[in-house]
Amino acid sequence: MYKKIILYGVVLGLLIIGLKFAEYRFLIRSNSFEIYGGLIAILFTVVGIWGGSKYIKGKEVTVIKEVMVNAPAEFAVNENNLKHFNISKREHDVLILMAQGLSNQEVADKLFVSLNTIKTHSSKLFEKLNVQRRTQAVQEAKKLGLVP
Amino acid sequence: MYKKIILYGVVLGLLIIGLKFAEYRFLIRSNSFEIYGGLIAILFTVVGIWGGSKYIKGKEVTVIKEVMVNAPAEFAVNENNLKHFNISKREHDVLILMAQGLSNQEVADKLFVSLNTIKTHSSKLFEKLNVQRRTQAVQEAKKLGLVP
DNA sequence: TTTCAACTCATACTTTAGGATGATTTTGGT
DNA sequence: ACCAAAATCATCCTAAAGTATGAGTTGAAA
Repeated sequence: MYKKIILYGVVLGLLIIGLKFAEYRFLIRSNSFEIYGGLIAILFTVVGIWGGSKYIKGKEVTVIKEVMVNAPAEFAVNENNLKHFNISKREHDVLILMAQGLSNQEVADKLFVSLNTIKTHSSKLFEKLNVQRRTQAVQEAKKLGLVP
Repeated sequence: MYKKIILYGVVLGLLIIGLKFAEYRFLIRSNSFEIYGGLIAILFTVVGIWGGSKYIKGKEVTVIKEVMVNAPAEFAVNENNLKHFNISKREHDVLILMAQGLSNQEVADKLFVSLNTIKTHSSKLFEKLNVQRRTQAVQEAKKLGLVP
């Protein structure tokens, strides 16, 4: 870590020396500020991107590790899993009805909202449960104890 | 996207105006190059980090998450119900894959037949099980012990 | 008060599912 | 060998489902 800081400083110093040297040799003095300013801006934008990119963490890849438990005789929603998968109350409502085999339209009617709303909810559910289809969502939901 | 680019440009423009303004008001001209150079360097390092972080993805970070799932009970096909509902062997194959959340196309691929064939099978299944949708069919099939 | 997530709904579009119908080919049993 | 059921596939069409995007509302937390 210290090495990097020192290296950084040294590089900057050399750079300034280089610029100063160039100033007296190659460039028209009257325009130097604009030119140097621009160069420095570009240079340090790149430096920033380069330096910053090392400390930026990428997308988190969540690996779900399943732990088998015995399903209880009577059903109780697994609140933990609801939280784990960040499923909202309304999404859960939709999930329950979906698991009963209802179509989106039927779910919409039961919940007194529009078909579009249900589509939105179910799309988000599929994302959160990491599935593509409602049949898979229902499967997953049952396994996770989110629905009876 | 365009908004961001425009915003970026506007901010840079204002910045340059600000620096020029400051140049004639507050700072000693003789030292201006070093001061401005340093300021610009710092500023654009930050800009680089900030701007770059939005478009540069870091190494993926793997997060392991444990979730509790219901252990599947051991399963045996209820042959009686298969006969009762007059479900053929092939239809049963389709039903099983359907219950695993596969799409018709995926079922077709697994069974090495065409999509149309699967559609025919599933249509007949829905008739025989007296349901309208595949989600209902899966529900019913599980209840009847036709699939795990 | 600002901010933010959840909820709602819309439009426009693509993809699957499902229904109706008819045709050909296997295949198991008499 | 023959028949009936099962299995295969096609075409045409409609209905649901699903994706993507934007946007207005609201309630609760900072």
